[in-house]
Amino acid sequence: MTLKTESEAGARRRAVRDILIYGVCGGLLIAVLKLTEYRFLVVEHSVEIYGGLIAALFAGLGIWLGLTLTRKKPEVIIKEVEVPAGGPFVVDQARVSKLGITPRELEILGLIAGGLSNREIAARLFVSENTVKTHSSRVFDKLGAKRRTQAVQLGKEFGLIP
Amino acid sequence: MTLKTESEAGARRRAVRDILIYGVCGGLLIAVLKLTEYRFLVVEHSVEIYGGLIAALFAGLGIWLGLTLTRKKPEVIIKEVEVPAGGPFVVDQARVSKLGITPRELEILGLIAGGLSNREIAARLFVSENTVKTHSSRVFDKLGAKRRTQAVQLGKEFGLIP
DNA sequence: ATTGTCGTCATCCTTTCGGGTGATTTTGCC
DNA sequence: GGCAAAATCACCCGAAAGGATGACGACAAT
Repeated sequence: MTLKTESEAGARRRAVRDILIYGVCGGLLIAVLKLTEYRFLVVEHSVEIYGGLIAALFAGLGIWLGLTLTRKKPEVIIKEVEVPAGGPFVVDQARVSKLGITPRELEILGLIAGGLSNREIAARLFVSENTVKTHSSRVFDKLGAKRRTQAVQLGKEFGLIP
Repeated sequence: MTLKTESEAGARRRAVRDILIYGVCGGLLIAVLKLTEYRFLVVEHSVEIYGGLIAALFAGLGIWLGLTLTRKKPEVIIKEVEVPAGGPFVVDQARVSKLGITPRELEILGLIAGGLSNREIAARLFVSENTVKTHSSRVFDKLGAKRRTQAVQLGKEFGLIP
């Protein structure tokens, strides 16, 4: 929403600026024409040089015009990207209480799933490593897991961790 | 790599084509100048009309040029739309090759994520436990993981495993 | 024919994990 | 106050995991 509004305002501002530029260029054009005409009358340059100058000038102007005209409508390609943005994760409390898993144990299970070692978990929770080990041992027992990777797998299956 | 090469080749081809177009237009410009010069000499039109004609002509030419130049390379804006449905899992092959992960390593990473021990993986794949350890060590290196749980986490983030 | 990658296996060594057991403190509840 | 659940910490020990290194064969690319 904010981006959209900003974009529209920017486009309008750019349009106004372009109109001003066009006007100025028109004035410059007339002035250049007059100047070149006088020059032509005075110094008697050849017609080819005069025409070539005007041709080059207006070719450049036209190219610039065409560029600025088409630059304003870029082709928007909408690409659908699958994002695992499923609903926000909610813990299956029924399963938690059925397995008798305490909040602390669930928290540590989550950190294990996050790939942290026992030492890192201990540091993050400001407890000793032994405490983390007892919690993890308990939660492994309750989940029926023999390894922490298996505990992670079961925890995800049971809806205990995202 | 393939995409990049294709893009560069296309850009070069387009540049060559543009140069040709410019050359042809230059030739046409000279021809037109000659023609208009003769006309001017014969019919004795005023300089302003002559200049105006050339101006209009080349302004139109320039506009057309600018239009065709920009029409070929539209500014592609990729708009990513989130799709909640995370359909059947597909391996992110781009990431796999970018990380240099071999099929065997990916297979073992999947079994690790399944909660299997090295010994169980070895038994399932009919290889020695040392081989499994080698593969896992390599895949940990490539993922930048220090533990198997972290490897599982990173593998899921990278779209390597479901 | 040489090179490079992949998969395989091994050995040595260190770190981490997990099981078992026990203990203390905190917290909430009757 | 006393009880129970939860959280905390400690020690020991075996198992598992991980790091480092070397090696060998198959196979494709050059």
